[in-house]
Amino acid sequence: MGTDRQKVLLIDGNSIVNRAFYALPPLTNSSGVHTNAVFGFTTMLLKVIEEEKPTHFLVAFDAGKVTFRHEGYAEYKGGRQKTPPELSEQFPLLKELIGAFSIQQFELPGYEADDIIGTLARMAEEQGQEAVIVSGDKDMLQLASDGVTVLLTRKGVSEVERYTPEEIANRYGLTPAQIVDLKGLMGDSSDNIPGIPGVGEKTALKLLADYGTVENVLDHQGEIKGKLGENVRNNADSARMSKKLATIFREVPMDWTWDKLAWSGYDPSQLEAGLRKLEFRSLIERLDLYAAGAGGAAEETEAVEYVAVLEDKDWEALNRDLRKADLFIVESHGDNPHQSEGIAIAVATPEQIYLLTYEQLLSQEASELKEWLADASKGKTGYDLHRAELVLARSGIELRGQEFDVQLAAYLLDPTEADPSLTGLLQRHGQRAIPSDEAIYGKGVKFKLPARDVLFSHLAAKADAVRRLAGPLAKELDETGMKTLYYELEQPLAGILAGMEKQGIRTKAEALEELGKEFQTGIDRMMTNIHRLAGMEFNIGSTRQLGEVLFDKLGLPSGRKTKTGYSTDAEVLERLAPYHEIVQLILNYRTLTKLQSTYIEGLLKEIRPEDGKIHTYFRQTIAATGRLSSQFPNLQNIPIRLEEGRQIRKAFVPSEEGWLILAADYSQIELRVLAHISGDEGLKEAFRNEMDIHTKTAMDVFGVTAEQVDSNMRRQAKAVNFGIVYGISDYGLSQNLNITRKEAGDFIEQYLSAFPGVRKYMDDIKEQARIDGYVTTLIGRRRYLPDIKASNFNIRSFAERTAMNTPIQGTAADIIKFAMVRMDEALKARGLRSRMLLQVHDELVFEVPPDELDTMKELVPAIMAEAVPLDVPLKAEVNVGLNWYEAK
DNA sequence: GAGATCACG
DNA sequence: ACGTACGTGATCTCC
Repeated sequence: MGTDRQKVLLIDGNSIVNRAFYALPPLTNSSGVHTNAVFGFTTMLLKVIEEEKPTHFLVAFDAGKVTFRHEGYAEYKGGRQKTPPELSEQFPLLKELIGAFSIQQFELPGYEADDIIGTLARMAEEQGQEAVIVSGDKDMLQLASDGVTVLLTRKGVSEVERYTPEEIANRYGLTPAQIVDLKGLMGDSSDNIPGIPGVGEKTALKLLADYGTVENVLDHQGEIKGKLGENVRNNADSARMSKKLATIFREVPMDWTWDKLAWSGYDPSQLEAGLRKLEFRSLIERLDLYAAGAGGAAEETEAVEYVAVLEDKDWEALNRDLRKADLFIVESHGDNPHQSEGIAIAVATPEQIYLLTYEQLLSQEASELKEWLADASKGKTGYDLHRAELVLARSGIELRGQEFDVQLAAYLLDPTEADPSLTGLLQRHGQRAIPSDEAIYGKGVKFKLPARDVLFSHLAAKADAVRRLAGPLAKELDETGMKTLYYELEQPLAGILAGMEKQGIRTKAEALEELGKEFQTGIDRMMTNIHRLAGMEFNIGSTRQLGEVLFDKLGLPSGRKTKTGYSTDAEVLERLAPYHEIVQLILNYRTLTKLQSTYIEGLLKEIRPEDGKIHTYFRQTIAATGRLSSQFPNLQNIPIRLEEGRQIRKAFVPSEEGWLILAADYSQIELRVLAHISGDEGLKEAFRNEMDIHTKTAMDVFGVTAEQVDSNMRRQAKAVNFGIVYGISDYGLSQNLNITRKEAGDFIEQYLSAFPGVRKYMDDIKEQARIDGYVTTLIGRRRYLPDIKASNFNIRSFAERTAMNTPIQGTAADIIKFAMVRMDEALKARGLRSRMLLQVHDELVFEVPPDELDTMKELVPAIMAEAVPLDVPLKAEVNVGLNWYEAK
């Protein structure tokens, strides 16, 4: 090691701590002091120490408010929000923590951390040593060189990006020295550096590509055409000053020598004491694990005995015990189960836990274990069996006999519970804790597989935890009347969803690309026009910049405000449209960029090259009402309302030649459910007579005959119906219909008088929620509403609306889930080749061979209509086409 | 990570 | 007097 180059790690303290503060959720210690920024800072330190293995170390801070930069420009860093007390109270803790790491810290009045770091990095270079800078501030890139690498935090502080001069050249086409020219031209709003108005990153990069430096741009200012040239000429001084402000001063007078920066690592016991004081228990746990064999980390968790399958005799024991096995855990890494990697597997009998690496599972020797997994007669308990099925399937391993899933059971017992992890479940059910996954693996990019024995013992603890939870959870399902819901609906559905996801839906990349080209033409044209009408270039996607252009520059009447500034959402813009032609362009631009980024680019990324299909992941344990959600990508929000977006659906096609897409959707399922659970005679009668429900509502609300209902009355009645389903309020309805609150209140009163059963339901359900603390759907799915008794009006009102809405939305979710289970049975029983592909809350999408078309057109709506018998008929409408667009 | 916005039912 | 419609997920910007 002696001849190795030494390496100094230089940390921009203020920048990192700020990022950490905003990136992490609030976190306080037992005395109420915030610690989130310190926590983030600590995890960052641990990560860079491990990855960079520095020999020298320093954390630099800004000192005080005024620096030499203010001498030339008093407004420097003006307009900044002052540091919130939740952050400033963390600085003493932070400095103490850095001390616990035995790391030196330094600040110097009149200079910023950047300048200190720049000076020390220069020193490292002069000594022929290496420097690594960690910051959240792009300005630091100017310091990069052969010997100086800059790590910029990306998301929060958990990820860093490594910038060498090559990387900067790749990304921006600039040398490190040109970073200050970039800032000089584009400015930096966060430091209140003006730059040249109308010049953003794109324009600045273009100018630098042509002229290289700010000075050279200014020397050739005469050549620059148009509005841009005018801006350059009028703001030459501003550009020069901005460049100067952005330039890091590398000659800070300080008496540090290279040797004085030396760091020989932290003292584990001193660090542990520091972390304990901050109450960062999870970090202590992690440190103990990293310190391989440091011992004494067990705390309250108890080691669980297990057999690591290593030798022949272990395989023999495992295979012999398989007939008694009833529980397993597949450990995998990654959020998307269609991509996540298997890590290891635990298999357990009531007496013994066996541990194998995922690699071992894939080996020939595990053939009996794979048979066990695929054996439907071997009932299995686990945690997130749906995910396990997908992970195993990618390795060609089948899973059958799913009997009990503690995650799914826990979701039914309390669907709003935020932490569905095993660790969280144990805590809520009064069971002995186990270390969290995060403590074992780290989080995000810090993910790291621990040594095998650490991994195995963690997995053994998880398997043991699942076993300890399974009994009590099953009992609770029984006690709360959710046994049928679990065993007849949710558990079977999990496998059906996995099947749909594995099947996937064929998606034509060319169709999306073609459409994307059209969208891009529109986007380019609109962007040019918007910039022209605004008289400057700006980022239309930035609500802040857009607000400034619209309200400050163009002087349009500003409407609603958000926490961060002017609101510019579609509702606000639509009101502004008559004042300036730019507004409509912005609305159209928004529509197209949304389609382009989310649906064209987003979906293209999700098409798997192996089969040309998109495989979504339906999440069964997320929505508080019992609905499914769809992720990676979300296929439940593919555009339909506007024709331009609807075109996207043409890309979704059958996966077999000559087959067709069949889509069936429930007609007015939520209002039919309302008719059933409220028992309102008028509403029930309307559905029994197959009336148009919005027309019927209009008749009763406006007191007219069917013939007298015009389209406007029907539109308003439709909004009333939506309002009823959402848990009506006069304010909400008035917003939606753009009428006064009084008028909206009158509509609601009319409605409730016309449908007295609904009024009674709305009153009763709120009362029920107050008495029981929860509401239920038709088949007993629960949602707890603790806020129903809140003294705060807003919070309480929200809970009341939820009480009114959840039984309706939730029962509709129950119904379509039952239909899916019945549908799956019917397809199998009849030996049909048709496949169920998607569920979109009230719609099921299939791909169907032509010879089954007639059968399916009958079967699907029949099963959907009969899924759950109500006091009113349920109706499903079927459409067929060559793609999802045509199946309308 | 949070907030704003917008896509769906 | 209070000031929101119910339920999701993806993308982008900003600190």
